[in-house]
Amino acid sequence: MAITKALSDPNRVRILLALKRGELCVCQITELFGFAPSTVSKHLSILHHANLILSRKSERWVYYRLPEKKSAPVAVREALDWVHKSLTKTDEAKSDTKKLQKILRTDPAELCRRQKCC
Amino acid sequence: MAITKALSDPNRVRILLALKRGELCVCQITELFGFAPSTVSKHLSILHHANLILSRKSERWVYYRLPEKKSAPVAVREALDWVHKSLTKTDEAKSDTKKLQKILRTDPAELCRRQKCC
DNA sequence: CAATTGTTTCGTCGTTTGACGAAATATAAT
DNA sequence: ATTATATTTCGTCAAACGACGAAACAATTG
Repeated sequence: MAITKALSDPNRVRILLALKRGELCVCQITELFGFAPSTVSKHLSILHHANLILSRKSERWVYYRLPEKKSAPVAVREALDWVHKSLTKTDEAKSDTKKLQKILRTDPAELCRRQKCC
Repeated sequence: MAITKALSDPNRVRILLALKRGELCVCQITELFGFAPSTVSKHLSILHHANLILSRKSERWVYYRLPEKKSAPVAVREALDWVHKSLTKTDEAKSDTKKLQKILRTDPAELCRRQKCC
């Protein structure tokens, strides 16, 4: 099952939790994780394949977001509800939330530049 | 996360669906799957570790069952609700249900004997 | 239209997973 | 007590997974 497979990796769950605050572009999620962009992209593609997230392209960036409540299939919607209800209280989720606040105050372009070097 | 890892294997989901009709012993699940008993035992242990199933030993057999609604932690209960609500309609789930009916009409001792030879 | 930028795809590599059979364990039957 | 039975644990092996960097791609910028 695509949904359960998608949820089986903790980093993908982190993405779903991070998106609760609103859409994020790939470089923002990359910054949150400290992984290579290609790695993050792969995770996003797996989530997308399971219909757990949607994407849109705007200017230079690709943004990913959670589906609107109504548009998603029941199985997807309820899986997401469960994730957000049950997996939000871990220490990692909390520290991600903090880090996200900083990231959201930074210009995406600046994040991407940082990810190039070193 | 133990729960999401546990749910990521389709055969473990099959076990959770099969248990909806009531507790089953290892040899009954083994018969349903056609896997080696050791394989089934491992799957059961993973589900058990995630608190998605409970076990009890009686006579020669070990029985596994879903937790009673009230006793299970919220995260577990809602994960199980989601599984039973969203993953029951696959073809495999239906064919399992049929096969289970036959298995339940057979004496467990007979099943175990069959699993020994060939 | 050439260069830059953000993201994705592809191939590689070490780790984890899921299958098995053999051996260990625990309980019941003889 | 010994044997038989049901399940679990352990070690092995092939396949799947998650990380990476290099190269490809798509879209803007110069």
